[in-house]
This record gives sequence, C-alpha cells and structure tokens, in this order.
Amino acid sequence: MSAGREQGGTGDLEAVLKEAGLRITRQRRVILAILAGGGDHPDALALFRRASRQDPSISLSTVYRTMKVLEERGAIQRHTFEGGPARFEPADGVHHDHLIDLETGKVIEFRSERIERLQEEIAAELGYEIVSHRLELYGRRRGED
Amino acid sequence: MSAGREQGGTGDLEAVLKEAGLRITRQRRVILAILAGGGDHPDALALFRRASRQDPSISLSTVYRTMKVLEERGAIQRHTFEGGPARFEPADGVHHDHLIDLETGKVIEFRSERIERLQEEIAAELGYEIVSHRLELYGRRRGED
DNA sequence: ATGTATGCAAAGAGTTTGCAAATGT
DNA sequence: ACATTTGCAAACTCTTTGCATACAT
Repeated sequence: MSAGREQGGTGDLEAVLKEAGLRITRQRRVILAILAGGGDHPDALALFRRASRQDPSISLSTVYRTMKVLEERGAIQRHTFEGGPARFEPADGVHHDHLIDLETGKVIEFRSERIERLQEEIAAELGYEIVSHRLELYGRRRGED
Repeated sequence: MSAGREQGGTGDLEAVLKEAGLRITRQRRVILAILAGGGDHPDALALFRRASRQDPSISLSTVYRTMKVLEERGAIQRHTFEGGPARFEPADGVHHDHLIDLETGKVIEFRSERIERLQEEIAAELGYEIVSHRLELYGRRRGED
C-alpha cells in the first residue's frame, strides 16, 4: 500500500485545453492554478471562492463548466463522497482510492495493488469486467474522541 | 468471495418501527412491503411509483420520510451510486459491497473477507479506524458489446 | 473576424420541510 | 384524546443551461 500525492505542474492542465483546441481564458487560468496547486479536493463552491479572491468576476458557472471540460478530457477526476457535493482533483494518471476523515473532511489518498487485484478477481467471478470503481473509507483518527 | 442476498421477512421492518414507538400507517406498510419484497435497490421515485399502484394516495414525501426513519434506525441502507439518486435496500445485517451493471443499472451484491481485511489494514497504516466504507465496482458483462 | 467562453438568471434534479388536516395508538 | 404522520406546496442544495455580451485566437 502507498499513500501520498505528487504535485503536477500548473502547465499540465492548460496543456490539455490547448491540445484540445480550447481557449485559455483569464478565468480558466486562475481556476486551473488553484486546482493544480491546492493539493486537496475542493468542491465547486470552494474553488469558486478561492478563485473569486484572485478575480472577483469569476462565476460559479464557469467553475462548473471548466470542471466539465477537464473531466471530459480526463484531466481531472470528479468524486462524490457520501452526501456532499462533487469534489475535484487533478488526475495524476495512477488510480488511487480515498480515505475521508469524518471530522475534518480531509481526504487521504492511497493505493493498494492487492485490493485492485482482488476487485478484478471478484468482478471476473461474477462474469463482469470492471469499467471503473470506487473505494472510499470513512474513518476517524485513531485514539481520538 | 460470496454473492447473493437472503430475503428478510416483511415483518422485520415493521418491527423496527414498532419497537421505536413509531406508528405503522397504511402508507408505511405498503412501502415496507415493497422494500422487503423487491430484492432490488430502488430509488425513491421507483418506490413511490410502485407504492402508488397499491395506494394512489401515497406521496413522494412519505417515501423519503420513511426512508429517513428506517435509515436512522439502521433498518435500511442508502446508497448513492455514481451520479444517480439515492437507492435503498433493507439492511441484512452482513455488510456487502456492490457491482453495478452499467448497461442495466442492476446491482449485484458481493462480500469479500479479504478486501474487508485489507481495508482495515490500510486504514490502520494511515492511523485511522474505519467508521464505514463503500466499495463499488462499475462494469459490464463479459463478452458483451 | 470568428467561434468560443463568459456572467447572469432561470431551470432542473433530487431531497427536505412547514403547515394544517388526517390518522394510529 | 393526543402525538405522530400525512399530502401538498414551497424551499433548498447542487448543477446545468439559454442567451446576449465579451474575449481569445
């Protein structure tokens, strides 16, 4: 099992847009920078608030539209954790799962080859092939409370 | 790994309400029977439509309210699969995970002790204890398409 | 110059809630 | 009898969309 995340450069996401023939607008530049630099998993509203600080003209619609475009290109991932709104993170190529701290909402990433393999086996036994999957652990720090 | 579900009797859910000092109304009786007898994972609207057939006076609010009450008592589970609305199933005591057929939306239940154990290990390594978790495989039948 | 992206306001899906009337115990 | 539950409509949260204007290329 492994945990942690590598910071992707800001340019990665802009490159995705450029290569798709899409435009790098002032708003998108701001949003992408936040997404690439945050290292966390903000929802649309959080993104909007952070972006507004740098450019008060940005609208929530643009945040959503930008997320949609990036998601379609596979440049970001959209997660819908229990209950809450969708949260976004830059796709770092390697699939990983999430542990959500129930007190703080903080998200810890991890990856387990063994679990990945087991999932494949299970799907195969049931006669299926996996297209995608989602493993989320909701927990609290040990020795708290 | 194991798959399948056992049918719980209709009385189970009514008993939960009774023991909680809540009332068994005509509407609840209908909704609970559908839930217990369906063997599937209907969303609120599906539940509402099926219930309406037996009792056209039932409202969607009542479906939602009934789900909430049962969920609070741990008698049912609420799942929010990718994108869609919440879907409900009677809690059969033993935790299980889900494989969702992407073509049909059908849900197959399974349980893997090994995965359960691995999850615990991972959480422990990260310094957490698991409160709940969610493992969903999205796939398509092999040899199709 | 041209098509793309934007902000705004309105609409949409899913779910919850306030209220007065109905109903289970 | 009396608290609980109901149906209805309105409110709410999150997200998408139509449209006229602004902007990147």
